[in-house]
Amino acid sequence: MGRGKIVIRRIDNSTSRQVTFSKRRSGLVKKARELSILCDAEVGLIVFSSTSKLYDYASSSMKSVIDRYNKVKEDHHQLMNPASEIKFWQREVASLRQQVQYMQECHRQMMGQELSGLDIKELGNLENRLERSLKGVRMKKDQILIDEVKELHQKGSQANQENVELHRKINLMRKNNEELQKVLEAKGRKEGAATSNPSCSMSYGYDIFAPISLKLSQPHPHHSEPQAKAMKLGLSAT
Amino acid sequence: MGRGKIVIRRIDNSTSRQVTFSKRRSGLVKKARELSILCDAEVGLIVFSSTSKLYDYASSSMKSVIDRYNKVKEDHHQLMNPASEIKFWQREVASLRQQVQYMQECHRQMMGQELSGLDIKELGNLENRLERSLKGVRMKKDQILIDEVKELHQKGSQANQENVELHRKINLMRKNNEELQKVLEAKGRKEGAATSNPSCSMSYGYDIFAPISLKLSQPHPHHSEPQAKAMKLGLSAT
DNA sequence: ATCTATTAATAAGG
DNA sequence: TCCTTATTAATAGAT
Repeated sequence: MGRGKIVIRRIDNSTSRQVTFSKRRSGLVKKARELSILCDAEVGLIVFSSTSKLYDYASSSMKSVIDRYNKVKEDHHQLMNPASEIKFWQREVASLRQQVQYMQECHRQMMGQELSGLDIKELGNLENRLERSLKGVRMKKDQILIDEVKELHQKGSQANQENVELHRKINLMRKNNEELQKVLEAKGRKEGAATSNPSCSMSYGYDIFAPISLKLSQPHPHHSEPQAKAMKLGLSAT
Repeated sequence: MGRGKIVIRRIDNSTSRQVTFSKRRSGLVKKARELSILCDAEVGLIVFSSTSKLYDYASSSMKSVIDRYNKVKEDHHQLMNPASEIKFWQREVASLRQQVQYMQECHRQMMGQELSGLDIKELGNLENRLERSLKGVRMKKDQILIDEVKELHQKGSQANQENVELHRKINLMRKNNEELQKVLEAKGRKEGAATSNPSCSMSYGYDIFAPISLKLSQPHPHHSEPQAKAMKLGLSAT
């Protein structure tokens, strides 16, 4: 329908393409409108140009057309239509908001704020709940401290045991050393005092006869403050 | 473009209308397709027949076209498209659910449950908060009781005052009565003892000389229990 | 934009 | 729905 026949394929010339787009787009919209009027149909047309510009036509309104379209599609696929899905999530939100509000009120009351609107009975209940909570919290706290003390005791006794073991070993070594020295001295006396013989015991670099201080490894390197507290408390483990 | 020119208005003849619908619809779809191919455009076409049958064409996919359409409209008019509106409400729900979960955890901790996962420092904080709460609750409770006692004292003294007033009136009436009786007796002695004269004082129906018991009106007819408690507490109102 | 030769769409009818 | 065809409408290409 023009000066020449054309094949339906992308128009390479950008200007021609734009011109054709403009003409055919308006023709399409015109035909869409005619269809809707002539045949009592609801028509929606959406066109994006290659430059992403939007053109649309709807015999009623695009929202109506799209909603109707989605409704039909949804009926086919047992899917919720967006409107009712939105409603669903809105109800969910309303319900959660109510819950949050209630919880906030409850929380504030537990925090001892906004106590107006409560009668003595309710305040008594709250007091009891808080007392029970406090009791629970203190029990838990004590339990943690007790456990920690227990652990410390365990580590302490373990370290002590190690210490005893080490002492024993050191004593053995000392005796061994003494005997070796005696042997050496005897040998030296036999071979004469030509070569100097520094005592092997000196090579240790520290006094093995000094009392060994008990050093417990820290049970938890992190958050040392509670540890400190635990050390000060005279709680007996078990 | 047919055997005759037509005016664009609803075709009354149902059969003609359906025939025209069919022809023009396919023509419209053809032109829509041509436009999309020739001009590299994204085209979506939705048509509902007068009998509500859906016909559609989309150069890509209808979802893509509608989403793109909604995106543009939303950007232009700050209006949400159904899909993103659903997403919005879903995000809202997710956020609220998270809040609820956090609050539930917090609440359970305040209730002294699920205390595992808290270290001593945190437990100490919780303990302090609960103590403060408890203090607040108790203060509020005491305040209510104090206020109630105050009110009761007020009502009591008011009743007492009324009582005194009533006593005074009764005394006055008694004196009045006695005087009347005296007058009557004098009159009787003068006129002779022919007619019987029952004492007017008897018509009262109760002994006006008996001590009057103090009866305070109940300050609050509802929830009498706190009242009972309040009465037992020896709190002085200011 | 406007023109217009030409093709495409389609109304009416079967 | 399809075919036919007269006729109108759309539009390609040029201006």
